Amino acid sequence: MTLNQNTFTGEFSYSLDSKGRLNIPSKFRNVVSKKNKNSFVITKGMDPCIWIYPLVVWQNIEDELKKLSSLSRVNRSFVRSTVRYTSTVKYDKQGRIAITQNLIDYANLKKEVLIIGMVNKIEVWNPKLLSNAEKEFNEIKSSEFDELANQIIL
Amino acid sequence: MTLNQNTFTGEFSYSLDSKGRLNIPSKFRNVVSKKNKNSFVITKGMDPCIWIYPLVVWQNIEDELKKLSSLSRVNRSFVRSTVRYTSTVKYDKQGRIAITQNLIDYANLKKEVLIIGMVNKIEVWNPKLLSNAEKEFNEIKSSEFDELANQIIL
DNA sequence: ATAGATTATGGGTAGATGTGGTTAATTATC
DNA sequence: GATAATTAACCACATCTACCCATAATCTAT
Repeated sequence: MTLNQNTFTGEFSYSLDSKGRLNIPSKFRNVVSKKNKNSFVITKGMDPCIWIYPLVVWQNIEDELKKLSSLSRVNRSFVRSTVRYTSTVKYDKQGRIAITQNLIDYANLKKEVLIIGMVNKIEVWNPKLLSNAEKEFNEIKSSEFDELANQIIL
Repeated sequence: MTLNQNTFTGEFSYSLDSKGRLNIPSKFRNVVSKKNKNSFVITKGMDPCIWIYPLVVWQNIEDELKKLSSLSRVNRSFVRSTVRYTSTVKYDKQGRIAITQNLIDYANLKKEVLIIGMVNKIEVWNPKLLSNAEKEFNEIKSSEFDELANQIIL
């Protein structure tokens, strides 16, 4: 389907196998444009999860990172902490990518895994960590949240 | 057929089959413009029900979501809480769409289902939940209605 | 009122998809 | 350079889903 290029939505329960391979839902593979050459970029999320970008989307982010001056210590630290965890991965015939060990550790992934479409990227969660995070967030849920809903949801 | 494109009104009693398929009332399919390519976007409503948008209407929401920076925790949580439940669905030859399991759970849908036109979108309810919600709502002071009346002249 | 078209609903099936395991290739180590 | 270890490519199979057909109920037009 050619609808919604490079846009990811929905939630999928998948499993990480003993070799650290993870299937990308076919719905996601199918909306990714050919330019990505069957590849994604996996990196560490701001939350305790993995972020997966189509290759071409990541390249835009990389361009932004390049603009950050290394004179600033904060910049250096930010770039380093991101890029350390970043790698380009190609999916195999079955549509699986190999998740690196440092990301598996960072997101504390076990066998059961939640894959969530986040519009321009994909998140991979340990289901328990996600429900914890959501619980915490609901307790401090700000008025900002409702404001966003009012502005965006039709 | 050129009347009121993408506008939904009325109420219909339909059934969700054992495969999670739901027929979209033909009246609704007929007012949807060709640009939607026989597709709807289903997502979670603000009430315990499902919201169904024509594809092109949803794309406006999506554009707004894309503008939100993931550096903000509130933004991330907001996007996630919506988009997790969102998917694009194409209706089959008989005019049915497949409802995802997480939405069936969220709206607590059983076989009997109420489909309600809500102007720019469609709502799908468990009839019991709707009458409960209406009961609660009636207890809310009518002053809010008066305020609305000042904004919208019927 | 009746025939024909449309619509709602149920079910079957071929092909696509997710998952585990095996073999070949590549890289690393001594 | 030989061998072990790791990674990538390949194969197999159970499950699921998109698509097709069938039928009954409802609507439309003459």
